[in-house]
Amino acid sequence: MTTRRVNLNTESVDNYLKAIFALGGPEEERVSSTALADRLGVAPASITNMLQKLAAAPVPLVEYESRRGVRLSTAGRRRALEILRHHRLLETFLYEVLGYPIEEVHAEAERLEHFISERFEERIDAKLGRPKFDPHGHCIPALNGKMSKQTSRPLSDIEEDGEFVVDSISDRDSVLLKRLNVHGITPGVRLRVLMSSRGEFVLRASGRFKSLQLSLSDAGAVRIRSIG
Amino acid sequence: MTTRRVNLNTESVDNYLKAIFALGGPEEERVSSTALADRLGVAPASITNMLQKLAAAPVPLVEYESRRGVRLSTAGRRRALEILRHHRLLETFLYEVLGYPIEEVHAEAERLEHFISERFEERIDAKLGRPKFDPHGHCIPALNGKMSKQTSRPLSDIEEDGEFVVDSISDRDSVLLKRLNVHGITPGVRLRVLMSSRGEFVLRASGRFKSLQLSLSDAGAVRIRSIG
DNA sequence: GGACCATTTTAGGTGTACCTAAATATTTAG
DNA sequence: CTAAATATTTAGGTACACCTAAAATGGTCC
Repeated sequence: MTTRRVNLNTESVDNYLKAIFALGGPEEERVSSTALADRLGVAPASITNMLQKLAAAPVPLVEYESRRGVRLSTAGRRRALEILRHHRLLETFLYEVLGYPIEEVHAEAERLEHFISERFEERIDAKLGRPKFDPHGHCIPALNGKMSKQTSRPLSDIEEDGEFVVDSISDRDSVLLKRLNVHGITPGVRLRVLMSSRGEFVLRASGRFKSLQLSLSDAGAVRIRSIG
Repeated sequence: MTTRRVNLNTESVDNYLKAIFALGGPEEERVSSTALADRLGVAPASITNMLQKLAAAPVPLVEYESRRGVRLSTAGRRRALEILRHHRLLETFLYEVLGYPIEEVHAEAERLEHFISERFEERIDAKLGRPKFDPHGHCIPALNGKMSKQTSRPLSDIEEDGEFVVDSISDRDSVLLKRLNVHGITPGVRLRVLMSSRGEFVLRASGRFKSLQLSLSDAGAVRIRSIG
């Protein structure tokens, strides 16, 4: 029986790689099955299955030891960054060229990222003038897979009142995204932050009158950096 | 045992409906399994399977009697036209906005047509100024599914030398499409047609020096109308 | 009008990506 | 250090869209 080779160019594989990349964080730590199951909305058993497949490929996309979590191989990271590049270029394109509302770009990009060709990628990149950031403030990986490191930290890490610049905003919760947008909280904006009593954050964008209160978990969706 | 309901919102179903629509022609004649198998590059047995499923749905997408061929139901036709609209809007968009070479728009549109949202459709339609024709000269179905009738005929039907206007060109053969394009044979262009000896067609676009010889089957890909 | 041929359908299988339930390993808590 | 709780894997199934091989049907030709 020859080892039968499986097809790893599927939407599903894309999504697993993206999730592992996202959950691994900047240090690319090992990611647990449960965390993946949670993120992908899939039963833990399905995760095990897929990870075994990804690890057993002729060119493995992940390093996986049973019960020890998983992390991307070089090939897997390359693929993940390629998809992330598609995603962020698409978001930028939908926002800039097609005039999408900011809170809708993510869902559309999430579907299309798996199906656009290299040519499509190239054409929108050119049309947008080779952008470095998407409309949420996230860095767009370069063609060669290089991506600059984050110098920002989550708003939820702040412990004292202060003024900051909005670095980026997670695109995963469209309701929150819209709420932030309505209050002028968008990448690059100057932000006054007050810690309220019970671990809530009170924000006001520069030039705005209305403040906005955010829960700790919602504050995790906003990344900030120091002014300057 | 309750009748278990199946999911009919798949790329595959889209492709079957498109194929039935295309093969049925303007009269929407019944289409045979073999013709579909051929067009979709799928075994005849698979066709039977899918047609049974499409016909058995709570809202049937086709009318199907065993061994008598198939045709679209009202719901099926609506879906087919929706996808055709996506396809042609995408082609126009790729050509006009992203500057794709004409012979590449089809393949990309064919993949993306299944995944774009209503919003995407609306936005590109608006951006293009609500176009009525795609870059191959094909009519883009309106949102309500209306599509004007063809007044053109295939070049392959011509029996005597003459001058015509190019109406449209099939996008299915990208090599031919490119060849025609290079010779200036594009929708709206005035065309001189000479019948050569063995059922071949010799074409020259107005203002061009070089002629082009086309086989009968290739000539079937070009539709023409009378001058005026 | 019956035999042959092409078309179509039935029957039974494959690979992908899921699922649930049960078994097993690991971590944590007392 | 062991027992309970938690995390993970194995085992066995499902739906989808294909496949091949074999059976059934239908049209045509003498």
